[in-house]
Amino acid sequence: MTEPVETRHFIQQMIDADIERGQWGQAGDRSVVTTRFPPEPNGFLHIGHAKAILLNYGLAKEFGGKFNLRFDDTNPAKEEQAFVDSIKHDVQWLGATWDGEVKFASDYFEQMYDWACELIRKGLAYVDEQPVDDIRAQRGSLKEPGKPSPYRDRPIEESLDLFERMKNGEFPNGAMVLRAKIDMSSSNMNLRDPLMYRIVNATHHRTGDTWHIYPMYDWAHGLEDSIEGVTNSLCTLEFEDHRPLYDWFIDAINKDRGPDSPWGEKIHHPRQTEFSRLAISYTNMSKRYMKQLVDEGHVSGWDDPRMITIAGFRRRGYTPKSLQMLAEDVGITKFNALVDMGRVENMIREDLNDRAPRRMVVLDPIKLTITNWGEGGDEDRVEMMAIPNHPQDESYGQREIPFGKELYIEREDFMEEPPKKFFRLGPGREVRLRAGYWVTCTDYTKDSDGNITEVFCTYDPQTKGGNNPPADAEGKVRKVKGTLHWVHAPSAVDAEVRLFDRLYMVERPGKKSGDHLDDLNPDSLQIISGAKCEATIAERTSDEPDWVDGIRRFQFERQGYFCVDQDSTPDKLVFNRTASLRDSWAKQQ
RNA sequence: GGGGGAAUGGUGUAAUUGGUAGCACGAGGGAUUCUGAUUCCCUUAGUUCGGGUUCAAGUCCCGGUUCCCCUACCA
Repeated sequence: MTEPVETRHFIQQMIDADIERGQWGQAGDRSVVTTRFPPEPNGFLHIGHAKAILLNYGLAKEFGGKFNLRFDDTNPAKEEQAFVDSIKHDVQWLGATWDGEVKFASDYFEQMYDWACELIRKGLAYVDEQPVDDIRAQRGSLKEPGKPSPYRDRPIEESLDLFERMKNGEFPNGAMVLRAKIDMSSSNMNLRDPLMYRIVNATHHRTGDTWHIYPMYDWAHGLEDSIEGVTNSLCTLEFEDHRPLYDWFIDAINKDRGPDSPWGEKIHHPRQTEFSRLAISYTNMSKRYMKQLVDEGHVSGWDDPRMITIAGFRRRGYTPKSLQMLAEDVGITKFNALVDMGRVENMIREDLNDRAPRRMVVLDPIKLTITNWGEGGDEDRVEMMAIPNHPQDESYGQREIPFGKELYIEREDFMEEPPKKFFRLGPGREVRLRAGYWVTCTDYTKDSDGNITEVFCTYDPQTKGGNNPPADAEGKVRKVKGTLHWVHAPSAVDAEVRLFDRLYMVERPGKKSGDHLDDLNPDSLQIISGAKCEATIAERTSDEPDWVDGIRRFQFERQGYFCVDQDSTPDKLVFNRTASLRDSWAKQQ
């Protein structure tokens, strides 16, 4: 067999080449690599952001460089401190640690203002006093060139004066803007004299009322990167058209700069590279869609376990590791891929299968009574049964659970008239109760609606612990096809269990229907109030791992992976189903 | 009637930069199993199309097709 070779994606290869060539300094020095995650603090992070965070953090870590968390807080009208806090929390939870202090674009407003003045002085920017609509009309269209503003060639001193007064708050919103003087006939719309500053008379969450002008994204972003010494400014595909502008602004500042220049030395010029954003079937990454789901009450909030926000995944029980695995799995390319939601589910199954301690919980209980238990004596007898906490990992140890006359089993594990391939309980059939005894169904009762109310069985005392009975006279050992989970009724603890399904019924919500709300899955949430748990689950036990986020997670045997919800209290346990187990029986049906 | 990107099994990705198209997931089959889980084994199926260069093309050249993005005082 061939050795597994480490393959490097196109961004890694590009950085390798840059390092080798000495693009950022001394050739071979890997530690210069600096990346950043630049969220706008105007909402919650989603799984798509996780890909970007992990890419940037991963690169910095791999090369021994730096990773910055920088808030792009250039629009006071939309941004809030609360989002800053939630974003920091999410980034940390994902396992990405940023270098030094958290950074803010607003820390650089003064520097950006100075550079803007420099561009005006160099004749590369001007104040435009036209109303929005006029500017828009003059921009032209995709196929027609734009027309220059009448203010385009106004004297430098005039622009300088107006710009300063814009800054000082002398004008109302929309009165005028600062524009770069580039090319009104460019086939790239971004180059048709883009706006650099607009007037926004609003209170900023960090700078308060200091500023009355705020920089636009294209002007600000590259400068922020430059100031921080970012080498690789990574962003998504839709910014490819912006790269010429990103470069133009830095080049404009560097124009006529150099040793002995009155403007000063040249500033650092980062490299912008674009990769495709993450898209997942049966979801939508649109912030607008997500906000609508929350605002209109289709979900309980931004952290609803059905949401694809990082907070939603966390509450659902996903681990940081599972999201890291996903990011690794989908890779980095420029191809607009659609990742199957099934892959996301497989990642958390893979992680939790390795790590989650097992428990027995009956979600939809029916009573099972063992009629020959305590025959001729003690019907209340309880036997303690040892059961492994993890079948593949002995280090998890084992626990003892009670077994007695009255138990609960899963409603779907009994059928009155079972088909041949049904390996579970039915009249006259024998099954193993996991780590308990083998039982044979002798009778059952129904209510007037035909629902099974109770199942009666006899047990075989020779199968204690769930072990096979001894061989008969001919040396043959009796066999059972099915093993059921169960809970001892008298000691069972009640719990609420929330089962989640996909939020949307179609691969691309809103694509065909036109409205994503029409594609919502009406059965995406099912709340079970009377689940029966083995008593060991009520409080944390020593076999439970130390999850980095402190959230308790389990596999409920034969059911799936579950975590303790934040709504859970000692008096009322609440579990969320993170993912079901794969179920080849259900698939057969 | 403009500009910028991208196309490899069902899905997501590799291919030492011109030299055996590989990996993972899924799907199908089998083995093991005190979870119809896990684990293990086998099978399945691919270079967007048409030309060209070459001993040799996923890779280079020419032409076509399809998909995504771009006309916010948002980022």
